[in-house]
Amino acid sequence: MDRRIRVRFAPSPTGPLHIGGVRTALYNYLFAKKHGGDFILRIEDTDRTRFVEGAEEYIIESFKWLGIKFDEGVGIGGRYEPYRQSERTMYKDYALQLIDKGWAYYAFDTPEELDNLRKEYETLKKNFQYDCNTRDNLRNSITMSAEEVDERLKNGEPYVIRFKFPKNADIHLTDLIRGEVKMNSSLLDDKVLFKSDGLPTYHLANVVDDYLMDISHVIRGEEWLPSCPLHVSLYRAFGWEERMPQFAHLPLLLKPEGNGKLSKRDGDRLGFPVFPLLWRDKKTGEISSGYRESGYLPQAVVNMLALLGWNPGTEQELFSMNELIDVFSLERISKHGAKFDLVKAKWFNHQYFQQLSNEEIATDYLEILKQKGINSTMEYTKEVVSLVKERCDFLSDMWGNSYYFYQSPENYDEKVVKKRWKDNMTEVMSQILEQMQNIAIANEGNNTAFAHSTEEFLLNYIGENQLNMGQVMNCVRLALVGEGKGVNLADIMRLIGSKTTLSRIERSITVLENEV
RNA sequence: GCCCCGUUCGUCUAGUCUGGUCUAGGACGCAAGAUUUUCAUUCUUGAAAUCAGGGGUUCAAAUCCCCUACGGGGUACCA
Repeated sequence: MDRRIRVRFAPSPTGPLHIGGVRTALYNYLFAKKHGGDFILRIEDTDRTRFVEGAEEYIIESFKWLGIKFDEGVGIGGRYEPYRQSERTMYKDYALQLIDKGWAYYAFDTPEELDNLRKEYETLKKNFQYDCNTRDNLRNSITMSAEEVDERLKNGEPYVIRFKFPKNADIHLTDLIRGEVKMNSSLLDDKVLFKSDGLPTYHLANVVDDYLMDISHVIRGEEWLPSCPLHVSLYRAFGWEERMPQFAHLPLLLKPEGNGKLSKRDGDRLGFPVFPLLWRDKKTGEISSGYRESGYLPQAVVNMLALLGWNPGTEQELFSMNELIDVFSLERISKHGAKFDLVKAKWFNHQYFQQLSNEEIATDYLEILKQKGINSTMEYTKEVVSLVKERCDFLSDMWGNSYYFYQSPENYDEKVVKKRWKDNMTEVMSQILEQMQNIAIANEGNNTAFAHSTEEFLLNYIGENQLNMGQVMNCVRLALVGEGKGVNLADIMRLIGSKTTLSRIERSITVLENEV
């Protein structure tokens, strides 16, 4: 079949977009682009009670940030407009069509009645289901006369329209990821297709829209697999089997620890975002962190998500979006759920952070410095970035690895002091300081030469006086950084310059001479 | 409860369709060594899965079949 590939991502605007939803969208996008097809954004807002303001905008902004582009849909337009289900009014006609064909029926049972029934069954340790076994005893157009039904409809009595599953029929469907799946219709309940509020449920709206929008493949989360027989039955009931899309049900994203599907609350509890962007709940004021605000690069998020449940079959792990499009295939999606791994997510970000140019990082870092009240230059910060970026996973790691280029240490790491600043180190450091002052004068205005000469001097000095290299060097480091870490000493001296170098060493002697 | 889906190193996974080349490969993490005067990086090496358990089929099973266990999902006038 040479049907044009058309897939859709169809979220409900009930809150921020979950990272699992992002992955579903990504797989749809990759699949569409791989086959030169269309990717559509449809908003499924048929549940008015769960509608959350701002959610739709959030979803659109998320994909913009991630670099996932839609060809049609809400915010873009297209020849199947509108793409917001609340603006589509054709669903009732289709539900009625099903009633005419004998595939659906009116039901007048109130939610309270059904609730009570469920409770009743529960006390008997049974499960109530509105299905082929119970519908004959309930209040619907199967048990009522045509006149009574007409009367009730005329009186404006609330009703729903339910699908009428046949008794004991095996419903077969093919899932592109799971293969053949079979379910017996007697076990399935007569799902509501059209609600008493005049809006369709997911099942009806989804099938009607997928058909009308000529969707070729439905790629969605595994939570939809149990209702897929209904959807397949719907296509058949409408006589649309020829144009029925192929189904692919994706494995779920699981919590990193323990069990269950990854949920909204897990993220901030476990210290990682579950949402692409930061979200502020307007009602509760609660804030959920986002990947963007946490410093993740969109390419890293995309790459990580792509490999969480799919693999290329090669040992390559780093992929650009175009490379992903090139190698993506539904066949290589795994069948089982995947636990989200924060550590690996950081590793991915590290990889992409390293690919950023020094200038790109420096530009953003200068902003952070400004917020700390530090004014630096692009030239200087670019040098700093080149020295420390490989130690960073995120932009936010920059400060912790480079603060000493911008401010002198106030405190000295006690452990390092204890370990290194012993014996006659105060005296040694004083002698070193004196010599460094001479070197500074000799290399006035040339920090590179100063750093170079100082390093040379230190090595000679240590050799001549038969001192412990680690001890002396680390005391100098302690004076300059305040801790036992940091980049090459000569690079530090070169960047902070002779004046700052000398004053830091001088201060360390004053502060630490009484410590020993 | 019932229905559906799944189960390979701690985690993500390759291998399963088309049994033998799998003494099960890679990545993250972990450990050790090297490099670095320090920390980090980088490099090298290593530990780590009796392929959930049991039973078949077969000359041969991680790979095919059955059962059990465990995990996940569904079971709304939510999506």
